[in-house]
Amino acid sequence: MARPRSDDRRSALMAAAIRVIASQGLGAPTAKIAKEAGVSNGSLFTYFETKADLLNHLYLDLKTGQASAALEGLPVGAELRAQVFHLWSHWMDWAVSNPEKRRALAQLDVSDEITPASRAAAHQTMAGIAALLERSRANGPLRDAPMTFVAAIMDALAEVTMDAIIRDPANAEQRCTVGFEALWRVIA
Amino acid sequence: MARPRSDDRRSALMAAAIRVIASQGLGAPTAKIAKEAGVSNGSLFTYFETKADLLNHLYLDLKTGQASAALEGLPVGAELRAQVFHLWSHWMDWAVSNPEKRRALAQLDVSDEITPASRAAAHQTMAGIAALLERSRANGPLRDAPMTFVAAIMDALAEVTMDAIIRDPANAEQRCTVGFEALWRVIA
Amino acid sequence: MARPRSDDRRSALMAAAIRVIASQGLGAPTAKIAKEAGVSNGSLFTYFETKADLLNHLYLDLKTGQASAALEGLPVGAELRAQVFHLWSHWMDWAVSNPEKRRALAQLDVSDEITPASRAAAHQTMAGIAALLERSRANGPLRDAPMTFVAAIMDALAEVTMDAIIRDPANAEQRCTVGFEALWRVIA
Amino acid sequence: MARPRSDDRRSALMAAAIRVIASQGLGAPTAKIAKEAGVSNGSLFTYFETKADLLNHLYLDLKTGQASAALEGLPVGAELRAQVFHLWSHWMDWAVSNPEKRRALAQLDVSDEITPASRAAAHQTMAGIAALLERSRANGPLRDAPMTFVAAIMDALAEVTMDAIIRDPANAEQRCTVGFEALWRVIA
DNA sequence: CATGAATGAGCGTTCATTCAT
DNA sequence: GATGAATGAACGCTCATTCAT
Repeated sequence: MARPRSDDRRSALMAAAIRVIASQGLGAPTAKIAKEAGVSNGSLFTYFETKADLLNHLYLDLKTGQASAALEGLPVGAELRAQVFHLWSHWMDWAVSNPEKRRALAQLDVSDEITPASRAAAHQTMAGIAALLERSRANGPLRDAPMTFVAAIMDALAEVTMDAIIRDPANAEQRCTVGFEALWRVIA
Repeated sequence: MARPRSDDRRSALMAAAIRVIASQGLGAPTAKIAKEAGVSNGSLFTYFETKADLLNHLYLDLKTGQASAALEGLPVGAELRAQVFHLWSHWMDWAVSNPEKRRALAQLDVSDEITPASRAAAHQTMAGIAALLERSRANGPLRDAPMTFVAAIMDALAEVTMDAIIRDPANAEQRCTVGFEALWRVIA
Repeated sequence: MARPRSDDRRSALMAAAIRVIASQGLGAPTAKIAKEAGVSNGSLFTYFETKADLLNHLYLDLKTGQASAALEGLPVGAELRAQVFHLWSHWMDWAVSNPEKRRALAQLDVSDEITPASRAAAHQTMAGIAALLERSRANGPLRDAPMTFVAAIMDALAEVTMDAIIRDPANAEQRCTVGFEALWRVIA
Repeated sequence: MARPRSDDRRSALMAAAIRVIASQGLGAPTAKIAKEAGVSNGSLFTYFETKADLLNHLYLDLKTGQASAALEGLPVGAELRAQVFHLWSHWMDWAVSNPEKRRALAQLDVSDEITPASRAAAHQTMAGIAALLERSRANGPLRDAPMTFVAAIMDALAEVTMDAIIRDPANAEQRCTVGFEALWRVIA
């Protein structure tokens, strides 16, 4: 009894945070986020203990969303290369369809408000991707490099490709392919 | 030909900013930077109109320094691959020898205080590198991609390799090579 | 060089704090104190690190002022009883002339923002009074009680007498005497 | 004759308030008091209109409890001095046995949330004590002083004695006697 | 009536920038 | 210029009180 804590409100706050952070950066006032969510400033703190807490939840949420978008509909039976390409292109799609999420995530990624625990948790949600990557590089030139390094390379190439696609959406498909082929040349 | 005193102060401020930003992030108070530089807080504003102005100058300075470190002693007569490897390994050296500069630059790179003009100017200082890159990719798989894309890929791979080297300095040389070979596979 | 930190401003802040605290209690906003002092809210914090710091300084200042008012013009050569009476009546005068200081001090005395160090320092400034008291009780019924106890009794009787005087200022002199005699009966 | 549930809650809230105020001061959040009482924060306001209201009720309750503890088992037939001593020592016992109540009361006593009406009502509950005091001072040195003054003196000496006892419980009995004798010297 | 989420004014403190010295 | 005190808007967070459930 009593008005229950509403998942809607919580989501509204996170969605608002994405929008506000995308446009103003991490310095955005909590009050602005609350207002954007149509909620009083005090209310934000019934859903998130502190601003840092909100940021960490947001980070994890975005990372998770990104990973699951990438893996959605993965053709598990298919050839390895095809699977990775599926993942890659879904990743690109996510970026194109969610420019604000991507911008917010970029800021969060370099923030020192994000705790090691959050980073570790985010890492977990990428396990599926990592596994695919592991198999892909197993006989390639990076077979002896640490996985962290390999994963970072994929990430970096993906980001660069996304930027290229966003800069010139008309050639999205082509850029996506070119980026993927670069990746494949590096790891496989 | 001793520098006029004011140039000293300006440099002291920029050097202090690097240290302070590396350790506290871009949110670091101007007063702290001034103090670290041994200068009064008000004085900072006779050398830089605003905090953003300081940040932009710093950004450009660091980018320029990075580029010229990479190009220093370039064996102009040598084979292309050797030249690019020279550049690459000098770049890695710079990163290892200037961890604070690198950390500060990483923050500046994602800040929205940095104006497009600054980014464009920074781009200019990379012209030498870009030229080499242009020749390297001329007959490679990225021969039709926009140079921005190619340059961004190099940048991204370089950053990832630096991280790997810093994480495990004992294998610096090997990582440097592995990173370079990945680059070469992508572009050449 | 530069506008020097002004003792006037510092005093203005403390005086304002006395007035505001006397009327609103310790919960009074620092902004109100600053305004009352004719100073910007930020300025308060160039003179006092925190609100608690201001409170502690104020406490010590008031205690010291009270003690020195009590001891001013002490007839050192006179009989002990006369000396204590001098002290007592000057103490009463101080209370009557400085009702706001007294009210503020009463609040500060029970606040847990006041550090043990401040309390100890305040204690020091009372040394002169304590010495007189020590001699007064030397052969009296409290000769074996701890000084803390004796001092507390004097304090308590003084406060009660002040209240009585303030409640009925017309009979100030009489009350002062009655209170003093009560004290003397207790300790001497 | 079980109390209706609501009386229990009310008492629980007051008891919780004593504990919380004793340890955190009057600034303690109402939510904390409610939680300590095992009640929802909103419920507090069905039992007390405002926080100030709770504080005033608490004040009166504690004062009343204190007075009745002092008067409990008063040997009405005995000599006056014996009766006052009885009262005095029961008062000391109350303080020693109820340190939290005493601490809370000390805070309430100096708070300006307590209304004159509450103070007057508290005064009423002390009527029994006042009567005894009146008879005690009838022929003593304070015979012409206002009762308020006399009562305040007793109160002050009692508080000081309680502090002494609490500071050094081993000598409780002795301190109690010494304090009482001081009182008797003052009034009788 | 109990509950606890919602509200929003209010607080102490920080900090980029200005300006008196 | 150089200095550092002055300024005041802004921020994250708290909490008494209200109100939907």
